[in-house]
Amino acid sequence: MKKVLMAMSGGVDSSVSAYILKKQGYDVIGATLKLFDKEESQNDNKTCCSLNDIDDARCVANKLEIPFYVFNFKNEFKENVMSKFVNSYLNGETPNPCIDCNKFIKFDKMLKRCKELDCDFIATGHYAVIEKDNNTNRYLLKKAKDLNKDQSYFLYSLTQEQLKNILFPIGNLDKNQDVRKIALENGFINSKKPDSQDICFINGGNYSNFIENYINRKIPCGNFIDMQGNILGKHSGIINYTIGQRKGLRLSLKKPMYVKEINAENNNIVLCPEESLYKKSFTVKDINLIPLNSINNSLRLKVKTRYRQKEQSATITQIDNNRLNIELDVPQKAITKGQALVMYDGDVVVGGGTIE
RNA sequence: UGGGGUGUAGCCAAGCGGUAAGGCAAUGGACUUUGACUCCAUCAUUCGCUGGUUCAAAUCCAGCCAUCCCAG
Repeated sequence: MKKVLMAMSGGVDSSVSAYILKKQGYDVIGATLKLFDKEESQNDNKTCCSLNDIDDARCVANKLEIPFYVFNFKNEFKENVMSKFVNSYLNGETPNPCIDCNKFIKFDKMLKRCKELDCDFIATGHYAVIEKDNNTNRYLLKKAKDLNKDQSYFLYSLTQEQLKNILFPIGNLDKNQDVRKIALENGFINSKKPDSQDICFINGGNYSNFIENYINRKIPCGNFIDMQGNILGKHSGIINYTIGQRKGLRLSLKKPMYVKEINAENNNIVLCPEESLYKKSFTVKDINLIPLNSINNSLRLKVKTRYRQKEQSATITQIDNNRLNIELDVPQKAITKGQALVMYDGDVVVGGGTIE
């Protein structure tokens, strides 16, 4: 019997995943990753590491009669996810910590733990599909069947080595039609728990407090300027803004203004009207390609520059081992440093990288 | 203390006798593993103040106040 280490956050998705694996005849071990301390977070149901969540996961594991562990990955999480998150903001970028968490924690540290426990696979409750391509003998990462919940965007960094050992049990299920239903039918404690959103380690969604506490100093205010360099007003610190942001600038001008550039060196934020926000070409770094090793000439693919963005046609060329050039057919708004670019060929995730 | 202009929501601003446009900002909500974008909703019983004319005034008249420009 194949052994699976199932990552259980305490939410519905991973609980149902565990149930499905068990039903499919796997020998399932449940585990919650302890990534940071959040014992006190009451009334916050959007987390994954509070005691409540661990209890929920344990409760479901008991019900399924599978062993349950809590793995302590606090140090690894801090080093690979939190500190990168903070540094990225301090550099005027907008990070996507979920991608780092997948890359460095769930599918790296936990995968190692899985080997140590003699498991054949690790599984998570992500909405995405892994398939083996028998022609090329490579594993493919594909979009979830429930396109509305598709999380393939966050998984573009997975390598062949990782994909080989991963199961996504609910990748072909619909969240509301199937997953919630299974949870209800089985009386899982979390069957009605809301979908998680926001960044898990930030309480109440307050980024700036988190960052200021983390580095233990205040982020200085600075100037909003226009594209000509005229001062338009004061901003409350560069970490409070992202490219393309309109709301919360507290500036009343003739037209709505958007954040065009965040300059960490001189602490200025450049604002512009909507029409100046578009960009046609840019580069990405730290790339990963899944169905191929490298791009020889150029590829015509669909890309997303933010989660939930509509896919856009683009021409991709490889610059070197680590970088790609992206040429969009139609200029797009708010291409943001630090965010992930993910490329698709139909349902197949071709790969991605970090926008620079 | 002579002349002229201006005073409408947090900001800008239309209205010039018939019962307060619009934009920006803000707020609430939807969406969301990005405090983004987007969408939807809300946002002056009142027009610097006080009187007057009128069936009716932000709109006309008078006085006052505030502010800006020019001239002393």
